Amino acid sequence: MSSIKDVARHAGVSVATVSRTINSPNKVSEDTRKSVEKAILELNFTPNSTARDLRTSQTRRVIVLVPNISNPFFSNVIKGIQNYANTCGYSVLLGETHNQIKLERDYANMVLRRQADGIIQLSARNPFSEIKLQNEKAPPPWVNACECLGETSSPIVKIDNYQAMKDLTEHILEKGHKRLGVVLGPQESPLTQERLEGILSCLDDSPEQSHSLIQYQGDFSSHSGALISHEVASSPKRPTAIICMNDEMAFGLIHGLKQKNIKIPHDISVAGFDDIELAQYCDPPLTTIQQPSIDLGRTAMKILTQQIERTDQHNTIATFSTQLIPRESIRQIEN
Amino acid sequence: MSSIKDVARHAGVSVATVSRTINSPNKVSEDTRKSVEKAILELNFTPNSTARDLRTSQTRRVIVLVPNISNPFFSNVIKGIQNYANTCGYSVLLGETHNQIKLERDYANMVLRRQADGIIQLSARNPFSEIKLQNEKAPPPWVNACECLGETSSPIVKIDNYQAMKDLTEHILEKGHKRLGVVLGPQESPLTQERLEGILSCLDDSPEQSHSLIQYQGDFSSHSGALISHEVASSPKRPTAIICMNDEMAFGLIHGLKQKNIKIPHDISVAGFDDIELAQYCDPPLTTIQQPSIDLGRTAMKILTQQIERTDQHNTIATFSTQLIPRESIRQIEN
DNA sequence: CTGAAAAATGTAATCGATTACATTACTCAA
DNA sequence: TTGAGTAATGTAATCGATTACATTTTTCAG
Repeated sequence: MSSIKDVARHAGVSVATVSRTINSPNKVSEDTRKSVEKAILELNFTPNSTARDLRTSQTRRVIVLVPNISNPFFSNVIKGIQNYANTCGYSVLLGETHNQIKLERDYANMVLRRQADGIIQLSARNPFSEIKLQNEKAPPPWVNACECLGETSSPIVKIDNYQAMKDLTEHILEKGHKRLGVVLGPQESPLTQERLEGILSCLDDSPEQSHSLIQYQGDFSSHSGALISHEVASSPKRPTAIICMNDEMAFGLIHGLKQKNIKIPHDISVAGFDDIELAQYCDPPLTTIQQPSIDLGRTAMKILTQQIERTDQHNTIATFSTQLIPRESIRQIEN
Repeated sequence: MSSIKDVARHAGVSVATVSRTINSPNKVSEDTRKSVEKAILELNFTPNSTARDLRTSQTRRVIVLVPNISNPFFSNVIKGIQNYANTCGYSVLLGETHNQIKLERDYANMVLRRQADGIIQLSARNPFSEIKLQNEKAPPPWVNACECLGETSSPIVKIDNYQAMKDLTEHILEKGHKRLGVVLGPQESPLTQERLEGILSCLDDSPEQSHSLIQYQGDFSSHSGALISHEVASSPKRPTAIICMNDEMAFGLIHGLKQKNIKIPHDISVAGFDDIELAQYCDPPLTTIQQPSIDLGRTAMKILTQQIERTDQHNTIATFSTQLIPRESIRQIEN
């Protein structure tokens, strides 16, 4: 491996000049720039990033706090993050938290100890909130994506959950459904709240007050969806359509209901949220909301780099819109 | 942030002694060790890893080459890798390659340029093969996991594909099926070959030569499974059971067949491979092979660190066994 | 042609650890 | 008590970049 010294010697200049041609070419004359570039090429030189990082006290490392890597929605978000990170020389440290606060805090401490430059948090919690920030002036760079806090102590990247659910609910009402059900995500999640409000807004608006909504408590796992099927089956007045707050729960729910000989969508229609790859191959194909998951990740990473490099100071809020994907799991109700 | 100098001053010793208490405590007397440890605690000191890396010319970064992050099987493997990496201070750089050789080569070059310490390759290709290793003595550390090359130029972590398919095929034959089909992975993949051989071995063994096997060419995507349903439906003599080389293709195939009014498993039984989370919620629940995906990842990372730290020089081959998960997608044939 | 200002380049300190080598302290047999 | 051998500690070079400051070169108005 050749170092900046080798290049300097080879080009007959000082190391400072080499460094400058790399980092601020405008501070160097045309001629020397060319000869240095030639030397770099000939020696196949790449700056040692560790040395640069030491000097500039960066790490070029960011941490992504994700509840569960295997969740297909999150893997797409991660894909977007990786994607952008790779283009600008950052490496990504995946921190799987299973929503455990202790783990989140441990990761947060890594950026305080300068083991990483910043954090992308995919849950609704400020990872630094419980840590006493000594006489540090600036709060560490982090962005909150996907599942976001209300307060804007950090930049936020999210979808319009309210509108998304409104679209979906309207679609279902248009199909003639009157008794709706919803399988919620975890109670404390703002996501759950926003999405629920989206549904409720449509019901309130309805001219006749004839619409009802039964709520079932899920936790975003397919298993919870399967469990809820019992509850649904034994409801005194079953809903004719159930909205699940993600696709996995819809899979579990559909499976559970079918086992009880309830026909989907004939007896009960079901919708999901996320549009994971397999949603189209569900039986029946799942009506759902498509999120721009890769874009969410890419944008989160982009904003984080801006935070880190102090390019942009103010707290952005990026809101993406979603798309309703109507498939066969919601049926038309006659009359 | 406090540095090793601060600790040295605070404990009244030299930086060398501090470094030694951290890295080789046995070279330091009981007393000084204690006082240094006290100082470390009081100053809340963590060694700056960038500085250490520069000095020791490590990066503590490894690259994972993965065809597709969103594939649930791979995300579990990655989970295992991350898991082990976190315990020993490595950060993981995900390189999504979509099987493009150029991308793989770019990543491989990163380790030659000392931007990373090693590679875990989840496809059957030596990432360094096309790169002229200058007068480098030792080949760079890498391990081949999941989908592995035959030759052992590197350590290998895999499952026993042959045996796994043998288990699955035997199960299907025991259920009375005689005409089998298989949806293959990409032709060039050793995985496809090994698994195919596992199936064939059972058919050869059968006392009567009455078993047949129709092969369909897939590519591991659920989409390809859906496409193949046309082919299957128009086969002159349809197989009564079809083995898909992963669960996604099984999802696509089942969906496609159902659309053609073919009943699963009544008309055609279908099996998958991997046992992804949603396999149990498929309709019908998917008979499949469970891979120890997280363990595969953890082990791959463990072996890689050994390669990097030269703890272990010889080329390990770790082979994991799998488990047949019988569900309802394979039915009993009354003969 | 002169010299002040601007541009280009060079020198050397620095980031924070590790570690070879030098020095000092300790142990214990004779 | 002595001194050889060992254990403990310290000094300072080093990894490979960046960059403040110093120095040299160039530019150009007068």
